[in-house]
Amino acid sequence: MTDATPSEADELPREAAILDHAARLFYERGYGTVGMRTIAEVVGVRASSLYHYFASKTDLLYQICLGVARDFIDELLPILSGPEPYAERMADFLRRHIELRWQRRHWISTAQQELRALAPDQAAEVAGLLRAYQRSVQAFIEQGAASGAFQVADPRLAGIALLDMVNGVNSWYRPAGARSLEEIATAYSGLAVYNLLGARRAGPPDAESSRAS
Amino acid sequence: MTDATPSEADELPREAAILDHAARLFYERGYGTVGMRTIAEVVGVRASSLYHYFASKTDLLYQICLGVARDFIDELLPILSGPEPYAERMADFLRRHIELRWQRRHWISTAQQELRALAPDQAAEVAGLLRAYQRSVQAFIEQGAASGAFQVADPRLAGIALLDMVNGVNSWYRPAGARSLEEIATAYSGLAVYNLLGARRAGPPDAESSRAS
DNA sequence: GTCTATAGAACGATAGAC
DNA sequence: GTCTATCGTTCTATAGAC
Repeated sequence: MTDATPSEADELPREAAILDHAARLFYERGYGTVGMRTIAEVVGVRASSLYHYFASKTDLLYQICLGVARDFIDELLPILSGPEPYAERMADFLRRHIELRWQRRHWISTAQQELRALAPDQAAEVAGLLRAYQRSVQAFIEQGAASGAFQVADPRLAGIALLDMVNGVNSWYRPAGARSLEEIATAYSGLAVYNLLGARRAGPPDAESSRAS
Repeated sequence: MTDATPSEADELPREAAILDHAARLFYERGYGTVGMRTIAEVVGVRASSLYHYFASKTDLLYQICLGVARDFIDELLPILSGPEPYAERMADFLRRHIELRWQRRHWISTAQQELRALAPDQAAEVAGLLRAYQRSVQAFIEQGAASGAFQVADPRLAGIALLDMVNGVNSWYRPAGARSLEEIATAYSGLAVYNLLGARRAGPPDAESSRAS
């Protein structure tokens, strides 16, 4: 820790600060509506200075999309490989997924909504990473269903339904609301694991005995 | 039926055709990235001609958002007031909701993603309509839970989870895929009603006896 | 590494002929 | 109702001084 922990984009190295400010603006106004002058103004430089760090506006977008896609893969997928029971791993994963999505909402929303502005090969690269993340979740659910931990007719469909459900949180959650994000994340992962995936509460995956209510 | 049924935007009255082409372009490229010249080119006129029908680019966006929000309210909410059991009404509603969302994907996506480009009062008007639609679904689930048709701990949360889940279909469904939209809509409404909302399969809402498996 | 200055194109919107 | 012509602005991106 050679520096004080930076909590604002302005305290980051300039290159990272530019990306963070750009992601925030793209999130708030849409990629097409935001000009390089606006990004530069928020960063505190002239527009031409941005081109010292990034080749073009689409390059900015590309770095944002690529970076956040890799972050989700690196930070969250390992949870699914832990030693805990399927239902517990899934619930942990979903809580972290929901919380990370909110923390990085400017980046992840940009990656999911503005890919169309990238060149085809760059868009395909990012889309591939996002798809790999989704498929890992689907594969985990398939394994859980095969092991009997999840009771679900169509694991692939349930997986995508589950992700769409939790991904919606960012569109309506507001910090000023009645519930904290942690409460929402816990309630949602419960809904997902016990209702949508049909996991049984408590007990090992192959237990047939206990049934509350 | 005084005219042949128009299936392309070009066969609609010009004003409607402009809106449909604009919605498609906004959907494909984002509001900020699409220029009035591009819209005009697709319609087959010069940019200045668009101003005979609409006052500005934001007016185009406003008409799109307002129109589709009203359509969903008028066409789908009546289903929830039918005489059928709660689970059946909900399943019907969700199937129709999923199918209408796909049919009108250019419009509804624009309404949900590009509201930020509208003037505050116009954005608030549209957001109010979309929120009213969502709240009607939540209220229906609350009634169903109170009547015992749905077994769900938090009806409000379940309602928003359910809508986020079905609203995700447009982001991954492709007509060339393995499953038809009708199959997906049926599978999804089953997941929503019987898993997420905990409705019991068949039998009247207050029956406590039958339990499959 | 940031600046001024600007090229060259595209933007939203308007005026006025037909 | 559609056109041509154009106004004034803004856009991405570059050149070159410091």
